[in-house]
Amino acid sequence: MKDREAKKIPDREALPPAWEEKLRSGKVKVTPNRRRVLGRFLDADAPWTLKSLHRALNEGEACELSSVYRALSAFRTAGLLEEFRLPGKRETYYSLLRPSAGRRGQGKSSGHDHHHHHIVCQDCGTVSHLDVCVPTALLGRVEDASGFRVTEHHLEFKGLCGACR
Amino acid sequence: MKDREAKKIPDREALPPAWEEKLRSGKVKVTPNRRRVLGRFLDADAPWTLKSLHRALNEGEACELSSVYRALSAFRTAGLLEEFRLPGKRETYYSLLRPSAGRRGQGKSSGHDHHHHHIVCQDCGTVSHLDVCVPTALLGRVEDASGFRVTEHHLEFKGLCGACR
DNA sequence: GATGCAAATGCAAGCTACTTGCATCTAGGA
DNA sequence: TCCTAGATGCAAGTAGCTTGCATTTGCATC
Ligand SMILES: [Mn+2]
Ligand SMILES: [Mn+2]
Ligand SMILES: [Zn+2]
Ligand SMILES: [Zn+2]
Repeated sequence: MKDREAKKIPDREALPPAWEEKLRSGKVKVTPNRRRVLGRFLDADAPWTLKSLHRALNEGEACELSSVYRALSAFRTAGLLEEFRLPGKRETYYSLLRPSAGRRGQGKSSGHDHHHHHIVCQDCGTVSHLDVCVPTALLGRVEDASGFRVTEHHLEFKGLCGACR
Repeated sequence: MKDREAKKIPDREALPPAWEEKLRSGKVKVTPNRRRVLGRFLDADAPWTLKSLHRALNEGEACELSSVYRALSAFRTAGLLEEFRLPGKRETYYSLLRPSAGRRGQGKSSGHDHHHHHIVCQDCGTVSHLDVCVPTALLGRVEDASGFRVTEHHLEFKGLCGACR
């Protein structure tokens, strides 16, 4: 998809067709609000909170907090987002679940796909994405030790970023 | 101090000397409320939330929610507890940081020490403790990839327990 | 054993981060 | 174009802490 008219500006009024498709197949109607919400996740490859997203959106067009909230819930149900929480932080974070690294990045993919984890600076709060994941061997040990069938895991690191050391 | 009058009942009015010591050296005054709070962590080796702890305590003597809250904060500052949060749950969880496995368990140690992780049943909510931890090699990869110095991590698993499968 | 004060407690009020109800509007299939 | 399930704005409600303040208490000191 080396489409004509290369996108110079991340246009909030149009989403990559693959994502529109994902929304529709998840029974989620595509509206201007939702294009803006998803657009944010597509340009800024960072975790968002309800409030940070709302603030970011309202620097442009107005959009109600509760609508952002409902968009996030709908996207999560449709499997586009995952949520996580961090110790010491009150808010819920959301990050985009990218469709498992097609061999050719479309647009400004910043290098991680689908499931991944984060590290947060304990000083400045900067969040960085990590492509590392829990080794399969560890998952096996967890299942053996607990008798549970593991379906999901969440791993967060805390530390000092390059600037704050 | 192999004191006379061996403890037959886990008496909420007395704490193991090692723990009283930890409290005092952390500048935390030892009071009846705090003995009860810490006592709960000592008998039930499970994560507690502010509210679940408050409920459990008020089946015995009354104790204010805000006092439990402040006890938890003090204990955390003193390094006796760690807190964590789970995706999809609103409350903060606290679990005891046991002093790294002395060669002889005192009392009813249920088998894990200091830092560890948990798995939660997505059906019934049962929480199980895990002695597994993130491999050192993974920590190294995280530091290399992110440029952060890692100081802390949190790992939670979700799944189906033996009963719920 | 009495004293003094920093720290803990109870109680109430306040706050943040959602979460929901409802009347109105609209995306998108027929 | 029409119809209706679902989306939106607005406002009110709730959970889970969090803090202020007057009073009490642990405990170091005398
Ligand atoms: Mn990410
Ligand atoms: Mn535990
Ligand atoms: Zn930093
Ligand atoms: Zn279960």
